[in-house]
Amino acid sequence: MDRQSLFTQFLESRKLRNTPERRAILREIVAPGRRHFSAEDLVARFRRRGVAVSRATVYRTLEHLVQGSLVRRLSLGHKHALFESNLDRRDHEHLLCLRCGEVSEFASPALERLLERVCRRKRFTPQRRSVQLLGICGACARGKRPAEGGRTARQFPRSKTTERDRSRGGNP
Amino acid sequence: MDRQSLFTQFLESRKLRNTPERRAILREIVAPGRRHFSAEDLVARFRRRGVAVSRATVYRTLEHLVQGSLVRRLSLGHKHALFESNLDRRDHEHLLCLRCGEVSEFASPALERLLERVCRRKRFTPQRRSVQLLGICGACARGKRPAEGGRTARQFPRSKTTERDRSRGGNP
DNA sequence: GCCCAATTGAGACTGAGTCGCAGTTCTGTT
DNA sequence: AACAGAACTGCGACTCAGTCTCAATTGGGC
Repeated sequence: MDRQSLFTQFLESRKLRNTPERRAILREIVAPGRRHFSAEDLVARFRRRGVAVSRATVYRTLEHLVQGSLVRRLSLGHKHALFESNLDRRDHEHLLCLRCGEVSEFASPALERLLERVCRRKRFTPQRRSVQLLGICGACARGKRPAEGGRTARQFPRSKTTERDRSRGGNP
Repeated sequence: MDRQSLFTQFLESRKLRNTPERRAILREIVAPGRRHFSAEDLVARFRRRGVAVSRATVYRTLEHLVQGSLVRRLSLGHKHALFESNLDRRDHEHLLCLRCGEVSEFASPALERLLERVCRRKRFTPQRRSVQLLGICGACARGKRPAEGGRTARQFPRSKTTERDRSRGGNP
């Protein structure tokens, strides 16, 4: 099924109306070359092009799409949320470069199985998962990239606190 | 090494001063029975007890501690950040119940190895990782828990969008 | 004890995200 | 086609975590 009809079906199934604003938002979301975007990105893009879709509507529609899992909400780092289309996508996780801000992806069936096993053992019913690695991407490590103010934190110099110092976990 | 001296050493190594405010914050952080807390939790707690530590100082100190990996910053769901002490802790990941908000933990060496392999393959140098599962905990599933307004999103009724509907990934 | 860089608190500010509401547009009646 | 009611939109006010500025204070090396 193509995106259009998936979208239409989704709206119908929820008794949501197929308005021009919502269509404009869908169009933006599936536009090529914008894998990960923030709500404000969309707002700004509409504003810039004089398209009449208000902030409130952007947020409300994204929320709908997330609930219907047509869109995923990512929380990489600790600034605003990012979104990505989940239409015609398979499960995947994210790598975020702390230097250049690039987000790349990987998929791992082994990881899925492993996490499923954990859930079963803990009697936990998973609905969504969020797996991301934060670090330095290959290009940056080789000095091939101009460090353009990553999306999230600057890099953290490590304390010399002995034992706990090997490149350790630590959430974003 | 005990927490106190770890803390002291950390401050010295960064040329940070050992002030009463910072000591008070450390004391709160390692106090028993507060595994996961927000910055505002701390602020409120100090305020309530008439302890003179300002918002700004709480935020600034937490940032230092995170940088020194004495504290981990978690971003579960899409509200404010949570923190947890990383003193005397081993690597672990989080399960967040969307109904009652409870956060539980699990550790998995297999997961670590798997993610290391991914990084090697992608030439990515990991610094931190963030792995969490969002769903319904055992107690809630069995109706043993009063659903006290979870920390993050409400539950999402799924659309009937066929194929994409099995309890799928989708980040928070 | 002196000195000054590091630190603090108060409060203004920022920016993402939410909400209430009045006006608009659909959709399904009759 | 007129009506009613529900869904929707935009505006702007609001919230709330987190940041910043700046003047006053203080830890700690001398």
